[in-house]
Amino acid sequence: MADGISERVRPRDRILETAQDMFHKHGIKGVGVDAITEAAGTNKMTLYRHFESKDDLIIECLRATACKAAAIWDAFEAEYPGDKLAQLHAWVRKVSEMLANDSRGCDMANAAVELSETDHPARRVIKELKEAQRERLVNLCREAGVGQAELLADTLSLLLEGARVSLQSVGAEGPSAQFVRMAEGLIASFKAR
Amino acid sequence: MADGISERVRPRDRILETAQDMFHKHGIKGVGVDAITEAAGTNKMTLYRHFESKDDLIIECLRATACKAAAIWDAFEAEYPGDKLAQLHAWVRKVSEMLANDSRGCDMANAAVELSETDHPARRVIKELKEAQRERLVNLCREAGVGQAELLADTLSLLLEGARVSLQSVGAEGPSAQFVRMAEGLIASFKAR
DNA sequence: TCGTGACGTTACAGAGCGGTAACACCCTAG
DNA sequence: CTAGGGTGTTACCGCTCTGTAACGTCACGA
Repeated sequence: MADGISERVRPRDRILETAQDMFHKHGIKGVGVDAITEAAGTNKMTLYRHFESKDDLIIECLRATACKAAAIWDAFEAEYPGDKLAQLHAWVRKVSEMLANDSRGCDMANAAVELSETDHPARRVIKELKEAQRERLVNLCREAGVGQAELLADTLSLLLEGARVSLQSVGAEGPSAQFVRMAEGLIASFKAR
Repeated sequence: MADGISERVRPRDRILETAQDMFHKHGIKGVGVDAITEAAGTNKMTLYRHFESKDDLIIECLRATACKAAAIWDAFEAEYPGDKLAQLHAWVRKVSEMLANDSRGCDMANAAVELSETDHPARRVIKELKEAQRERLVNLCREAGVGQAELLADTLSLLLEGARVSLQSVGAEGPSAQFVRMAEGLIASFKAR
């Protein structure tokens, strides 16, 4: 059978990729290391040679997904170089795509829900990465020339976060269906001041 | 020691109350039935005499929390009888209180994150209860005399949902801190049309 | 008084979990 | 050719989990 993922990729990378996917689909506590290694076409020993513990693997997965998200942001700048307002609209479109194609929400937010222990090592990472994303959105809003850029960015943040969690609890016909209308309306309204 | 909860309450109610609290604090997969029964001052056999399974207990807990939420809504009507706009503002205040006093978010949304299996029996219940709450907010907005009541209600829904999940991932200094400003601004803006 | 039903206690089954030890293998660099 | 490091395999440890069986115990109502 064509395994695809196991052809010429290092076990560590296969594990990381597979774990990201499975954590995303089934939740962190919903998948064990055995299942991950088996799906990655390797075994538990190899996992523990590359990662100190499951918690360590979780953290590396979160960093990897944040890295992918950053790449998407870079694509906005590449597509509309200098035009920050166009990038902001591209962000809205991208979000609505994500909402349409995936109903498991944000890995970091989900991890924060699942890892309820306040001193869990992953929580630091989640906070750091989320703060970085917030800052990026604030900058985009500011450079797009809207007044109260922080307030607009935070509002869009909450709408996004809410849409992704609402999608999981009530489905695609719920409030999240109106995300684009809400976001575009807000941007226009902030822009008008 | 003064146990409080075990004085004259039926074991079933003690279990239900304790389970709600522990599920909320530690997550559904983060707490076992043994821990629940012990905290409720009873034992596992008694739990399984009153609930078919852990899944059944989860569902009953969700129903119970939805019931408590409904009571809060009723309190708005009792406090401002007939004045729907005042009730809407009371709702905003209540939400901001919740955000300030509790950082574990919405039990139903959290459950939807944790119970990723699409055919999990709790998911039906979550969807039903969330849809009921949505309808209630839509009605409140409509009767408060705003145009596009559905859109306002859905926007407020997403802001609330987003604030509660953002609180868990980035903390109280994150975007959720601006919830009241956002909500009041939206209500005013919708009201002005 | 008796018995009935709710509750508590102990023990256990069966499975899954994270994590480790020991050893065999194979590819590649020197 | 050979040595060594990365990898695969098997077996295991100790723990926790949901769920059940068997047996006491106690209160209360007929």
